[in-house]
Amino acid sequence: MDLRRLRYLVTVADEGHITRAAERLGIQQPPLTRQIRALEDELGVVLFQRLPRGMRATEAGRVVVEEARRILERADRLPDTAARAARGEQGRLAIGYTSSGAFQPFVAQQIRAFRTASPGVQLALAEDGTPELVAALEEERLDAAFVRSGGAHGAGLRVEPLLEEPMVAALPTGHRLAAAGGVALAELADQTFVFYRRPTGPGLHDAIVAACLRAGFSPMVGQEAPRMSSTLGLVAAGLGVSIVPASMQRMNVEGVVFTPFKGDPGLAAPLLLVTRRRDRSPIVEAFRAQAKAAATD
Amino acid sequence: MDLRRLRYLVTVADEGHITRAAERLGIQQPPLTRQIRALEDELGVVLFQRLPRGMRATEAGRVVVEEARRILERADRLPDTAARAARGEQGRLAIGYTSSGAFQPFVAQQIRAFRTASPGVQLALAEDGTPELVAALEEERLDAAFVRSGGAHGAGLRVEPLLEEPMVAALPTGHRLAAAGGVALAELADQTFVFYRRPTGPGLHDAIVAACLRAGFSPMVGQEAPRMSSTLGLVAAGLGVSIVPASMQRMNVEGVVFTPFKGDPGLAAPLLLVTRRRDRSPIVEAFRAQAKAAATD
DNA sequence: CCCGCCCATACCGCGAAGGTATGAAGATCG
DNA sequence: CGATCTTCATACCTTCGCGGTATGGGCGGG
Repeated sequence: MDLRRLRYLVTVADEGHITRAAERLGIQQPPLTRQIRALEDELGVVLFQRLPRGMRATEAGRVVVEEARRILERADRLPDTAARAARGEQGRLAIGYTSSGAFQPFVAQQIRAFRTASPGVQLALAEDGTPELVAALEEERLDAAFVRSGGAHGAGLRVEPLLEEPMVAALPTGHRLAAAGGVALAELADQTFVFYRRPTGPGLHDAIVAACLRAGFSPMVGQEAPRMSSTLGLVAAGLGVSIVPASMQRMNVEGVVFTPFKGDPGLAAPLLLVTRRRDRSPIVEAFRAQAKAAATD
Repeated sequence: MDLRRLRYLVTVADEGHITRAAERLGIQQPPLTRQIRALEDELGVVLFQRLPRGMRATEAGRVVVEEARRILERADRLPDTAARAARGEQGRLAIGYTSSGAFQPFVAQQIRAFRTASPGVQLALAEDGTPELVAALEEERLDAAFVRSGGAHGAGLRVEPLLEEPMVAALPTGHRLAAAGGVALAELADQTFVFYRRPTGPGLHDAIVAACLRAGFSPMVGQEAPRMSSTLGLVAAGLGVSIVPASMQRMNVEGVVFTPFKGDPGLAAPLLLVTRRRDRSPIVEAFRAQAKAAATD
């Protein structure tokens, strides 16, 4: 099968004459005759009735011509399709985020903004833990991920801080320290802590422990939860207190109150964007550029 | 644009290696390298990243590969599409019928049967007068037509009788002759007749007049209607009586009763199938064969 | 009945695609 | 750290197929 032959076919069908079609195609009549015959042989079907005064497409011929038109149209659009894809206007982008990222308004905002800016790009979203996201990026199941801590990763990944948000204390409703306008980190020294599982490598968990040590105490860790969102459930159940990024306040968990810190606890939750360093995809580039621009506003 | 190159493209994308792709394609590696480069030049877009250990499709490359797959799939199906079209399993068939044909159960039955037998064929239906149908056939706006009389037509058309059905008298309700189990043609001698317009050439109209003459009278023609269905409206209004094919009884017009003829009035309404003699379309052939087979049952 | 139109066939030349040989660049391993 | 291997790129040659020219054949029109 050859596109040239299909092009010849539709021209002959349009003109109804091999001679005139050849003229329009800028070739001579005999080669065109042979190409049409070759096509008929290849398909095993008679496409034209040879009349003494021209050519008439048979019923099968008409069907094939219509199909050929559709194929040619797509093929002719291919350079344009390619150019649009190269400009990042179409394709696929797989974005991951941690459960804590899912509550960050910035994350949802970036995804929504990208969807409207590049409607030709198909988005795939995934929520998972930081180690899983990093692994997915390395295996190219994801193209970009929002995480809260770098995690352990090879040199193939690029980690860029987007923004930092303050952290707040999460206390059970009616807790002694919940009443005032705020709480100092040192006041939590005698509290049992509930934490999300320490991800592989340095993360929020370590930053909190470090801040506590600077405040003069070593936190008592009671329970651990697999993800930040379930941590709040344990707090609500009264198993202890926790420290979470301010954006987690958006999650209204019955039985949990959030309290800002008085003074500077030396604690901030970063939001990081992770991509593959080698990835030259214009779509990923566009997404990175958009997110970094929005973060510096 | 060349389908061969698209085929090479998707193979390279699938394998991730030019060398292995060349092996699978049964060619050597250098020509394949050149073809891929040529395709990139033609599209003006880099489709693959050259890694020291193989080729990786860029984002644009992935988009182009997917589009190429779609194009190739259609092109590869073309021989099968052509074969199916040649067997008359797909295409288009335009069928016309006269207003009287619209009430013939045989006509609707054939159209329905063909639609289920050849679901790939798109049907176009048209109701019109015999002369218009004949003209449409000659100008190839129609492929087949059901008519009641041959009409005037060139030698290019083939007219085949399918079946003959008896004719019945159509009388206003409460008419003197409507009571008995039947009426003899001669009994209508003193009645005023309502007829549909005489089509160009010999038709039902002439057959009826001839039968009346054989029965010993010349019918008095009062009003004429443009189509057979409107004739019945005039009968209902009491403007006269008419003679119509038996299948017209299916049209329940308020104020009209139908009565069979006693004895043999020498009247029968033929149903004819008209096609183009030169038409070699397998679809039309299939339809003709089906209709003729059904008619001889 | 001859002429003209249009499709089919025969033969030739050229260009593009494939093959062979070889180079260059980077990963792998001792 | 250097030898080797892997893989893509380049150079040159060969071949096949497409298009061109010349010509035949069939059917309709004057």
